[in-house]
Amino acid sequence: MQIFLVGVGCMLEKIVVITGPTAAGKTGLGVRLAQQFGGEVVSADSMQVYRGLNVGTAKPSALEMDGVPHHMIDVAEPGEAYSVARYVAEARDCADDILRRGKLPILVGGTGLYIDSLLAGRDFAAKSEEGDERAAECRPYRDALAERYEREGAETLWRELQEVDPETAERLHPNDKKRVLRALEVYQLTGQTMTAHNAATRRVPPRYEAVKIALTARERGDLYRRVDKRVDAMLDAGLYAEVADLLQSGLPPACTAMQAIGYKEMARAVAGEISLEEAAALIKQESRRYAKRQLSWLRRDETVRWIEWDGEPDFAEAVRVSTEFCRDAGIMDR
RNA sequence: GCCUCUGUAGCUCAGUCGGUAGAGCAGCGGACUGAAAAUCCGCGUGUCGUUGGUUCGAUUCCGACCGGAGGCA
Repeated sequence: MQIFLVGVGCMLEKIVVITGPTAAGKTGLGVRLAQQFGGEVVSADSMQVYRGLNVGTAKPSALEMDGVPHHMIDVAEPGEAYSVARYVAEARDCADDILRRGKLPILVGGTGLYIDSLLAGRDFAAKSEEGDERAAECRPYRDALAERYEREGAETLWRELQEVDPETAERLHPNDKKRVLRALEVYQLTGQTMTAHNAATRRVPPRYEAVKIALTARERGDLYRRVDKRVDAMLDAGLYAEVADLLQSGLPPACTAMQAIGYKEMARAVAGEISLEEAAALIKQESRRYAKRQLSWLRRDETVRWIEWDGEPDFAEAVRVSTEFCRDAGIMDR
């Protein structure tokens, strides 16, 4: 077994990950690093996958991409329900293709779950092995569970979970609707508990050997100032019009894309519920909280290597340090 | 200049008939395995304007001063 693992470890392909909280400068560093290493960027951003969500997601422009190929951007319609499972399947294909062409995949983004899932080689619980219509399979169960949650209350569903999978129930708060329902759904769908499924996926060997680099500000205040500034820039760049257009084109207000920060708040301004100023303030606040959650996700990962800037991101320095990290891992520029 | 009101957490305010104080919002910390920019959990972070006095003990009572609001001149 040991020998098998070592063998696989040696064969693992190496990739680079650039992550960090919003507005930390990930896009800029990713592009520069790709240029230095002859790499291509694979986005790891749960909202940039949607076509039409541009200014509010800070989606890189052609100018910002600066000739570096980008993948996993604009791969879904805004009305679609995207998912981690789909991301892992598609991003894996992208990365493998880049590797096959002898280039370095650079995973750039702030969606921690997507990154971790892709690197881990994780599979997601489903009835069977194949098929990507799995999401559709989930729907009836999920909708029914959601209805019951509304009618019968959080406590009832949590107790139900406690009976089939006490370990997961213990881990989850009854109010954590999403996870309680998902755990029940997994059980209904597969007959396997979440606990069993998680244990099984933890045994799966990782898919890639990754150098994980997180970019952030040394002082929280510097990051927040950048967040605020960027939101103002988004407003100047026409965020209101973008959201208004999306809604006008018939995008359901309850879809995943409309849960994006900047979109859900601006939709209220479009509806006349709040003023533009109030929307701007809300977007800034939500973005700052999001950055905090991202940091909390990253901090628990002891393998990430941090690059902290003062005042404003210093890309020359960040590239220099990143390159060092890559060399440590045996990745050389080409 | 005089009179009245007022000063408590980052903000808005409550409170202590004298025993060093608590709500909302903001903030901070954490969780996270098919919606993750989602979902959820936890935590008061304080020279009670300053300075004297009375008191065993003052954020609370008294005086002065400083800041703010209003009124009379």
